[in-house]
Amino acid sequence: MSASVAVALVPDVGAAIVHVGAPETARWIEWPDVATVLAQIEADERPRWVWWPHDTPRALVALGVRPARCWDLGAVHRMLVGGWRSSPTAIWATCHDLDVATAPRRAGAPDLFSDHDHAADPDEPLDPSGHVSAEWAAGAWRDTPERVTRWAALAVECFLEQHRLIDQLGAPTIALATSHSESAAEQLCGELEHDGLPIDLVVAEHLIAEFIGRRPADAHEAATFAAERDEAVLRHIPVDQRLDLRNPANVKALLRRVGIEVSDTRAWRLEELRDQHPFVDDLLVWRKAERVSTTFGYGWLDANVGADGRLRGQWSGSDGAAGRMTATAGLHNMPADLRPAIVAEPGFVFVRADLGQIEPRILAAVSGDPALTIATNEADMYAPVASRLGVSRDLAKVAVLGAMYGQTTGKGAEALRGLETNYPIAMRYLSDAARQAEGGNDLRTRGGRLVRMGGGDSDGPDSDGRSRAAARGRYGRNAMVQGAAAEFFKTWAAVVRARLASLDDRARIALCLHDELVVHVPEELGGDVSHGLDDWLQEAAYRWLGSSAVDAAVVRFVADVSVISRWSDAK
DNA sequence: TGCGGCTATTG
DNA sequence: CACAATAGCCGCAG
Repeated sequence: MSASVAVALVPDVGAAIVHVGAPETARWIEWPDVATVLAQIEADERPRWVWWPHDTPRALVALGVRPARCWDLGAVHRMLVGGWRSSPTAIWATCHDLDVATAPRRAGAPDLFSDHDHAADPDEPLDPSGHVSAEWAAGAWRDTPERVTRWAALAVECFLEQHRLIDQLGAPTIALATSHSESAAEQLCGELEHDGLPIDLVVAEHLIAEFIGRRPADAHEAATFAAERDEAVLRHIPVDQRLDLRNPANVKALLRRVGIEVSDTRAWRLEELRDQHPFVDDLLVWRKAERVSTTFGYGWLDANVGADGRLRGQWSGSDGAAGRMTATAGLHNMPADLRPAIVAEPGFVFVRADLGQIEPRILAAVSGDPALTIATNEADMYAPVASRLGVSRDLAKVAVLGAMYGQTTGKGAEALRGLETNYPIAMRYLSDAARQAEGGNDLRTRGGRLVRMGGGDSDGPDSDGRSRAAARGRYGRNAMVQGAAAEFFKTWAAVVRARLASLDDRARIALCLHDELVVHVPEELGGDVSHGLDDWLQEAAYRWLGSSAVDAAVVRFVADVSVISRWSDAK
């Protein structure tokens, strides 16, 4: 086992490092030697770098250091106790069995009521209550080399305590592996923010222009163009007063005037009414343009594309209850129509890989259902499910997805009974999760992430209480699958990141999209990486499945891989 | 100004 | 139209 080294870094000032188990190695490195020294340690020792959350991955990337192994105390903390918090205060409290609610609050500006007799020693990181001092948590740890070094030593303490907590979970092996992959995901987030996604601005502006016309010269012209778009929709409607297309109630009123009565004005509902009046079609076209104008238009490019032609957003390694990665700036919800603008740099290609039917495969793995596991041997696992149920492939798919989402009505509900008789173990796994969640009981994913259900809520027998309990059930049921899928995806991403780093410094992950990886590599490496992505998927599966992989029946994971220049060219 | 509702986009 | 997310605009309460 390689060494672990805690690092606390203050950009432009210096960094402290402390080897785990060897406090005498504590060392302060003065700027600007930090980059060289850390790179040397990385090259010589390949340690597992341990840090307090958030800033460190970004600071390391800025220094040109991209560690192979790390331990992000915040990422592990969120896995262990759920939720979104990852402040040093919360991490420390959990590691020391303290209630975070009792942590000291930061004193406000000095005033008449300040208790100067009990002013905290600014060099002391811990409050008498045992919590991290409010001042240190707020950043006072950065103020002197001695304090930064102490801060790194406290990270070591939490690192060891988190191992103790993981040992107590009962499934220590996989939670330890999850800690490693979740930490790697945090580092990857820093790298994704730094590197960005290549985008061709000329193509992007052209695509946007197809929806809303040329770039307006100023705000006044932008308002004029918008008014013209509004006018084009309203022209055939006799209007007494000005009705706003952006106001759903007004749109409902407009529809009523042309003889269409709807409960809401969502596109999927209006789609069926396109033939009834030209206004409906105009409205739907307007909606598309409006969306591009407000969210994915010229302003979006200006705000998020750098001078180097890279689209950048902020990344989070585990957001929401299920712990998926999230990204801002439209990186996770860019309309398909704009994807032709995502183009590899000259001399580079994208290697894109997306996991096939990841959630039902994950369900087979986490539930241990033998029949469903056998189905995963097919490239299209819905086919064997369909023939076993005696229904169409599409209906089988709807039923399986419905089971994972907690759907109780519609076509899928009928086929659900077939699933219950043919895949009872998987279905029991889901219904157990739903029942626990309905009762407000916390869940833990296969990888060890706690999904908090809020506990205290005691919903009465009223219909509102029942529906909230049912919503919790669906939420928890799905979190067990979606969360495990997110953990598996991050394991894959971590393996890919590591293999790319040893292949070529220019080969980098450019985008993570829940079940899809987009890798940006020199074109001569396209073939190797293409094969690699599939091999590394099998490696990730082997790691993630853990001890169950020795069983005769093993869940199979599949990926669709393509080497392309444009993101939109795949499939 | 903050927040819930509605809408659209993605996996 | 079930699960998750980001993000915009509108109306309304404070």
